[in-house]
Amino acid sequence: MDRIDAMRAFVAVAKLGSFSAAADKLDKSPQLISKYVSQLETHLTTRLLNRTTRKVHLTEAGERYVIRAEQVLNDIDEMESQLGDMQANAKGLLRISAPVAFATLHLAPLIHAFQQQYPDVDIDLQLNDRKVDIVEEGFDIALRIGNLKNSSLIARRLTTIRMVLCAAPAYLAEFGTPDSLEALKSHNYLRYSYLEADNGPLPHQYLVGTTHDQLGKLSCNHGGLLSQVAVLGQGIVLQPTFICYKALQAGSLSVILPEHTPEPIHLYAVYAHRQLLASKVRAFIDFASQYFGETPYWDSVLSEQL
Amino acid sequence: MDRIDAMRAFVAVAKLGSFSAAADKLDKSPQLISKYVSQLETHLTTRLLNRTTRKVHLTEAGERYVIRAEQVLNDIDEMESQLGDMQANAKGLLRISAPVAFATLHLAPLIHAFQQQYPDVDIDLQLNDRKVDIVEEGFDIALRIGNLKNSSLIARRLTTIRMVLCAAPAYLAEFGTPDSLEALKSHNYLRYSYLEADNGPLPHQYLVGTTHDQLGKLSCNHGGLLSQVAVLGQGIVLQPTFICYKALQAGSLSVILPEHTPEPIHLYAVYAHRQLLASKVRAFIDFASQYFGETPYWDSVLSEQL
DNA sequence: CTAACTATCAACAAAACGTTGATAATAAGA
DNA sequence: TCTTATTATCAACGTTTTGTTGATAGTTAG
Repeated sequence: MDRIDAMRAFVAVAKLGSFSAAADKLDKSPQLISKYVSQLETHLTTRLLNRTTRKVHLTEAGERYVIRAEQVLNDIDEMESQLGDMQANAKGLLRISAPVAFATLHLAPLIHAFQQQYPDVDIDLQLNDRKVDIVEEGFDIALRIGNLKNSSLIARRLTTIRMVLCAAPAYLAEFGTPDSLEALKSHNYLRYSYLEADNGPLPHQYLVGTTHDQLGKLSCNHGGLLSQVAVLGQGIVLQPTFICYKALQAGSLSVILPEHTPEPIHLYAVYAHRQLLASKVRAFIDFASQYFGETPYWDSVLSEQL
Repeated sequence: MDRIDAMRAFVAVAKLGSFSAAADKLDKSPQLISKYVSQLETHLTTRLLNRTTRKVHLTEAGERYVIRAEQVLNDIDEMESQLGDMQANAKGLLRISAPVAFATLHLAPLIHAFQQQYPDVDIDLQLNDRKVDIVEEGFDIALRIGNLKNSSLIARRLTTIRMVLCAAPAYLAEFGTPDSLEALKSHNYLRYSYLEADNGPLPHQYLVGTTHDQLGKLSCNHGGLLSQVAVLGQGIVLQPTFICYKALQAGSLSVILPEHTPEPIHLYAVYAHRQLLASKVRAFIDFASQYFGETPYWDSVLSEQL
């Protein structure tokens, strides 16, 4: 027996004064209503209704019970409809984790556009380059770049991230433009320190540990700063285009060995489950997945170079 | 699915932070708890918990839901325990209907004794000689004398009611003591008007309509008054002993034709149902059924005369 | 006094329930 | 690092419960 249904049945009978009328109202057979009320009475070990075949009257116990029961049912209905609203109209707090570099460069417009379309969704955006545990730390969504280790999480691809090897024209003029992967070994590598030595894209493998006698060796965990140093002519940098696209467009950096450009990787929105997604989460993911497109704006001008 | 059980399961998981712990607490298998919560989520079409295999965290929706749900569950528990108390300890208002004559003569001590034993039971006693519809008019118990027409009601026998034919010794001295039913036809009958002509006990059938030249004819719907008139020597009266026992004991009335005393009838407590009886009702009926005994006090002195 | 309506019972097919065993993922300990 | 223990959940299955249908007794209205 579903006790809530039973209570609903009893309350209907009490208010309408008839099993049949209650059955009509609740779209059940009178027999079922009768059974429900009987079971409720058995459960409570208390008679709630005095019935003739023709009329129904509340017991003293029944009279007390209806009042409370109706209150409880109202509470439940209200509770559920409120939950339904929350589901239908995206609102509430959306907690997002994102990588620092990408977020500072390209996330602001997306967030702004999203919140204009969904003004009831508040956002708490945490920038982090470590791999957060979205369930443990209570995030609804984490944005991640790269190859995802397979887990129980669901990932939605948002756009393509292209890595390019590049250097300042002045640098290339002085030290020569490498024409093969092997040729890289005599060049100065401005290393992004989060890329490990033994994996990462192919050019990185060739460049790791190489240096040039005439130039200082630099590694840094901030791609933007490395790009700036590269523009100044200190070496070759391997960077996603979303970081160095302005320098490329301006000509202050040139792409090297475009034929060895690593396989593109992707930006993902990662979330914890596929079913029963809060609509604020679904809304954001849907919004984000069509915001950048397959070729994002920072790559559109460069496409012929890649 | 019992939604209340499901809510209970979810609240337990939310509070304990673990399905297994909740399962232990509720004495169910973890699988079942998992199923309950899933079903609840499906019903609400809302994710309530983010689960890792190791940890459980509340969704925003879940967080809102626990608070309300716990409130609702408390309400239900309180409501039911209150009803349980009412069931265990007899209390509340007991509505009783009783015949006027019997009640005025013999009910006061019973009521008083009952309410001393059950001080939490209030009583609304309605005296009526018409046949009340106990369900329709909201009575818990009706006291009735006589043969009950079979209905859906339950009757408990409380005591025996004896009818006697009697007259004042002075009357008998003047007009003769009848020695057969036939002999009654020349006597004056003080008729209780609720007894119909074509049924009722045998002596009544012989007496109906008979009268005596020298005496006025009287019918009345109040047995006590008829008895008083009989004591004054105006005729023969057919009365239950509970009305005329004092006159009989005092010798101011004498029993006539004791061999034709009608079959004893009974006093019943009538109520509407046998199962799930409110304890105030059960208590009263149990109390009343052993109060008078098979031979009530008004008959005990007369027993050798009957 | 019939006719219509009521609540409830009984029986049965269909659906749901709760159990058991298995699996994937994670955390803690060696 | 590898093993072990624990977690949530899935899948399958026998049992219980559910809701339906048809039948019955009591009651009211015309």
